[in-house]
Amino acid sequence: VNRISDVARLAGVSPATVSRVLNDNPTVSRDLVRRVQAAVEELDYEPNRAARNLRRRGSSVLALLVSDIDNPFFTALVRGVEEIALKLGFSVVLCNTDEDLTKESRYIAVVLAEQVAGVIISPTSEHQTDLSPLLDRGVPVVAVDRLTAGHAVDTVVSDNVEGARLGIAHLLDNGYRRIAYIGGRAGVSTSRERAAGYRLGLRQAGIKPEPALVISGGYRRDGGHTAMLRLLAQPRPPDAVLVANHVMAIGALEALREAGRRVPDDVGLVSFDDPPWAALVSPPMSVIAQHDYEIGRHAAELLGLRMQEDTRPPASIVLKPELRVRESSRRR
Amino acid sequence: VNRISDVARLAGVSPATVSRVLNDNPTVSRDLVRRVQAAVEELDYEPNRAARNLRRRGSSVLALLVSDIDNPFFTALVRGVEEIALKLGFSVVLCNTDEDLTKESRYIAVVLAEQVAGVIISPTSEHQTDLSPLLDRGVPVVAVDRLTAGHAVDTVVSDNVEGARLGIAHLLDNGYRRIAYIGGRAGVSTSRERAAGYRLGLRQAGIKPEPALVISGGYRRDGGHTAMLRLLAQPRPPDAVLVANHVMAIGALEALREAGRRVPDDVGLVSFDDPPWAALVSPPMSVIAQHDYEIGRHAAELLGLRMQEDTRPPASIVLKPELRVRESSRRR
DNA sequence: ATGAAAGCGCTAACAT
DNA sequence: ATGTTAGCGCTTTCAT
Repeated sequence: VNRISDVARLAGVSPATVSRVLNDNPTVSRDLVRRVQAAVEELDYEPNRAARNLRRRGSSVLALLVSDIDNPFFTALVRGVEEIALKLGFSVVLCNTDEDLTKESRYIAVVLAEQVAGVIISPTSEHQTDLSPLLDRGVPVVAVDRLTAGHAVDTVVSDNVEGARLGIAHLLDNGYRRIAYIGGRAGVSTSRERAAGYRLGLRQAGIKPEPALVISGGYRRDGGHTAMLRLLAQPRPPDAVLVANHVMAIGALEALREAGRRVPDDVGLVSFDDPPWAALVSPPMSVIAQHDYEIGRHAAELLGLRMQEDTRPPASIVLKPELRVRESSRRR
Repeated sequence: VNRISDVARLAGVSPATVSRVLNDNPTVSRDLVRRVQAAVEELDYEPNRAARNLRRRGSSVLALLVSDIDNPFFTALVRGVEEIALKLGFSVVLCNTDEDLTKESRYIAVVLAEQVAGVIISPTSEHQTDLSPLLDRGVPVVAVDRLTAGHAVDTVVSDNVEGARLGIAHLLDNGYRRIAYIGGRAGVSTSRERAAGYRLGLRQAGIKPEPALVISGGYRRDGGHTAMLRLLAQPRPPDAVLVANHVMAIGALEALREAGRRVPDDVGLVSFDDPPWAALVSPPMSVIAQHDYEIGRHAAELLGLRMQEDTRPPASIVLKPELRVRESSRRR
């Protein structure tokens, strides 16, 4: 493997000059630039990042810590981040925290030690996720999809209250009256906010929310399945349900099918997220779609801005979700 | 930020001793080990990876280059890799090559420069993907899901020929006769092999494969959509179709719906992959499931073995896929 | 505009 | 068993 000194020797210059050329330092004469570039080409030279990172105390890699790699919402977000990051000259590495605080803190330590240039994270927990190792060392951080309490960081999220409210209003419009809510993991802001929007939507229609109709599915498929089953087993089961993400919606739909309840006639359903197959399930699923790709783009842009100017006040971008009505919520 | 010398001073030892403790070198006395550990704790010391990597010429990070982050097949594979890698003491970073040779070679350069300990990759192209930058520098590489020509690397793949043959035999059993194949990207081994299995299945039943019934969908959703539409527009349209991955199956199903063809009565369908929603679409989709999670586990294990002993002959693990019959392929 | 030299923080060879 | 020392490959003063 060639080193910078090999390039320097071949080009007949000092290592310092090679370094300058490599880093677009304008003080090098046109002639030497050419000679160095030729030598780099010739030797197929690639700078050693470890050495560069050690010297510069930083890399050109962004870390993206997502809480569920299986969720198309997050993978779309990844693409948004990538698009902008690559333009800004960064590579993106992905770490799957898997809704697990331990894994999350492990990855935070890893990316810190790897000296990534910045971190975009969907925190596993609103209150327990600890970003301070990052923030204390001045690593730029942007929170996406979910809020994190007690840390003043840039954030890009959906308006979850409004999203849920929209879903409830729509269900109400279609004649459903006993509407349940299958929530996500406790301690995650999206779950809390969507629950708030659920209650708001009901109250706006003069309906008193019933605690028995609110149940958690932990953002997991079998959680959604169990939750739906328990809902149906109640003395006065709901005639509709709002589901906090599409992974649980799969479980809920399975439960409904097993229980022999027909959607949308017996039970109406609206879920958050708009996965590719939403229109293909039977019946086509009505959803509250979030601007996943855009969230990723905004996050990368905010990160870029913060890297340039770390004193700017934390920005908070909130995107409006969008109701997409299909069949699962329409009574005939 | 603390350095190793800070820890050394606090513990009253030399930096070398701290380094030994940190790296579980057994030659340190029990007493000093304790003092060093206390100092590390006290200072919340975390070694600088760039410095360590520079010195050691290597890191403890594995890179996983996947060709489509949106595909649940790959995300399940990621989890398998993670499980084993974490046990072996490695962190896993993910890079999304997005079926794009340029992105792929860029990421190869990046992970090389970052001196990752090993690479697991689903190559974007059987013949064009160039692993030699990695192999030339002795970086252990394992190919997953897809083969790569001209490089002697460990591989973990499904038996795609057998998978496709299974699907065709099943379709034939159910009375379908004109069976089409929607293939993936040209130049990808899975696509080629599945096509071979398709032809094999037909020939075994004494049916001559018709080139007009084989069409590529590029492994993309709209590719599957267009391909299905073109198939249906033929003078003698197929009565069944084998789709090479589930992403295209979504598109194909959409096309079928738009064209007013009923599945499975008018057209039977079997797709590769078994995404979470396969049983929920209408009709529930028959699939050829691959052992995604297992493929990931095996890949990480092979990588671990190769890191220990780089002269071992390249292993090639082939997993049998599994036919899961649901409704989309059963004529009533 | 260019080069010489120092040093980032760690580990491994060598010395004791 | 522990410490001393050199050096990984790069960037960046500082001097010219």
